[in-house]
Amino acid sequence: MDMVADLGANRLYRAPGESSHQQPQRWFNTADITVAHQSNLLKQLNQQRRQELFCDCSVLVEGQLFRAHRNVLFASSGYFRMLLSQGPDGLSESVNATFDVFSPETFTVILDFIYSGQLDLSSHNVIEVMSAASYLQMNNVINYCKNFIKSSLDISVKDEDSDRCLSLSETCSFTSGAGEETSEQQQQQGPCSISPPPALWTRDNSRSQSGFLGKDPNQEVSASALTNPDSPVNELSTETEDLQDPQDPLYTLPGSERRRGKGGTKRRAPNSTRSNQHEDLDIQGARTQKAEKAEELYATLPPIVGVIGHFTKDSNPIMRFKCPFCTHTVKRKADLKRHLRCHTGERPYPCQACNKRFTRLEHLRSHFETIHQARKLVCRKCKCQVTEETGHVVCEGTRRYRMCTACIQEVGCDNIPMDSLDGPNEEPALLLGVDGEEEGDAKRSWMVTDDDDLAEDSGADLIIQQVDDSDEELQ
DNA sequence: CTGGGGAAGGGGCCC
DNA sequence: GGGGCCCCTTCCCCA
Repeated sequence: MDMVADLGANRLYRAPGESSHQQPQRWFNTADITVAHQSNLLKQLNQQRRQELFCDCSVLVEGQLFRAHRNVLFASSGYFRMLLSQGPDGLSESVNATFDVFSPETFTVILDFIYSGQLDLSSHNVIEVMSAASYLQMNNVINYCKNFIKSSLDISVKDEDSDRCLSLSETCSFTSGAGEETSEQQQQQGPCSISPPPALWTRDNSRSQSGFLGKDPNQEVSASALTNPDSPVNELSTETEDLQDPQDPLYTLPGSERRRGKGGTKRRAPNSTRSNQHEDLDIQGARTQKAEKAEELYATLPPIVGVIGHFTKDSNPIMRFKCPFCTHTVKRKADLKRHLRCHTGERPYPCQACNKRFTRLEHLRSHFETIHQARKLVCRKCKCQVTEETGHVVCEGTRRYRMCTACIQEVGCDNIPMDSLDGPNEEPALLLGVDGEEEGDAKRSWMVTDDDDLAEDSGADLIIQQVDDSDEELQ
């Protein structure tokens, strides 16, 4: 045999009929052969699907019937893999699947991708395609969607002024190898490493908006959620952090890359230079655009996908709501809305004292009481319990904490830089310049007060203000 | 290097 | 649906 099908290696083989001692007349590059063969095979399968030849699987999406090949679906989707391998019908009979959790238009995009490697994404459908891909456990599609979003954000921020960007409103299509990649490929690919090369993007403004928009968020579903722990989707729970800019104070990195604590908050030098001001403007501009993009994401977010988590003893299904960005499900829509903030980076609750932002009001309140109001009745130095009478409040910048009388005497008031004590009647937020706490810090790094109830006497009340980022940053 | 503590973030669930 | 509480985990700082 002169030719060996070694599809994985890029090798040269003689054409059939040529002996080894003959001068080769033609050489074949197997990489080219492989690509051509795969392309041809895919075209054939796609033709068969369109002609409904050998289709042994019916997929009903909101009443619209799609015919496909079971083996192709099996190879492309973790969901179908599980469905087809666990189905009661076995492998000999045709299989039906019904979906109401995404639209026929969305499934068309998915199915076209499966059979052609072309993923038609637009700003209108990317979220719902990603949601559907998450449901169908198609890791590669999820990655493409995330990169589409990421690229759109990056391009828009960088190039908006020069109008060279590919607008989000335009439709793009990714070209990819068909089918699901291996896990190894996916790891190599990673959400950051497969930014779609712009050259591969083709504009197609003809595609209409599709999908979830306008659908009933409380719609029932007929397909149960698959909670396969081995599902590749489960590996993606934190990957949407790609949507966030690590340099952006508005955004935090979910999971392990979160910035927390004192060391995590970037502090500006007291003397802000002109270049710093320029940087501030740049950061604010980027922050504004990020916030706008988050708003855009919210605007295009599909109604929450309901899935059936499990059944009660009475065999009543318990509906859960699935996050379109990860595999997390919650019982209540409100909880999902709260959860979504960890993906969008939205932090609507700024601390008036230190400008730090929080995703939840209770976190802001807790932060404010702990950091700025010295509500903890514990001596910071010796950790002993103090009362409001014995616990003197020490102010360090906008930070306030309590020390017991003994520790105050031990340290000595002389060693604590005393301020003019006109501060207690000012609330921390008022001590600050617009740029943050450092101005206040420089002026009054330490203060000791005998206020027993700082909240009342100092006026350090928590002012809850929900800030519209875009408006705030433009000021 | 390690363990403890503080602060922050997130989920579940009750009101 | 929002607010709030409780609990747990994670991260960072510091001794």
